[in-house]
Amino acid sequence: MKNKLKVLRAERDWSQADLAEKLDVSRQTVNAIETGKYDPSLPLAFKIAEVFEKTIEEIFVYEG
Amino acid sequence: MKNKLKVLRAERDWSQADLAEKLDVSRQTVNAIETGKYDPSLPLAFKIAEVFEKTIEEIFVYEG
DNA sequence: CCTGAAAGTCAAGCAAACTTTACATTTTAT
DNA sequence: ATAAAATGTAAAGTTTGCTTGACTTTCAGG
Repeated sequence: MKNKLKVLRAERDWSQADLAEKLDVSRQTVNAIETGKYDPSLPLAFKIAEVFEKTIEEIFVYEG
Repeated sequence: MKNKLKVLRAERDWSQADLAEKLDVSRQTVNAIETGKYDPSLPLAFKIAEVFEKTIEEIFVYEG
């Protein structure tokens, strides 16, 4: 699974800590997702889509 | 999180076991998601969207 | 150069997702 | 009515997502 967090975050000039706060998760979680260590849960994916005002599909790319 | 699995499955006349096979998960997992016991992982949500030819947002409704 | 903010990473622990096995209940068809 | 198929549910175990705390590395500004 690829994602566009880093770009979307950069566009908004948010730090990982900023995003973490908006999502109500830890900074390490944002970092782990961004660096591809693991995928977010579905609820967290929805939250991420929400703060970036995008669909999940626009942010995350599933590689079957 | 609400979802439309039961309806989508009924429309296609698939059993939970049928769907589980298509998704490559256990029948109990399909049942648990359908009955709201827990949410699927993001990868599984993508697979579900794929087999139903819908977006994740069309199938799952996040309740903030 | 040097400082401070941001990003990366590791470990231990808890919670959520998913597995298998097994059994009970409900629905469907004959 | 009965049998088979589908659905629901439960326990115990594994894997994945997420936490806190701590430490290192990278990068931009004075």
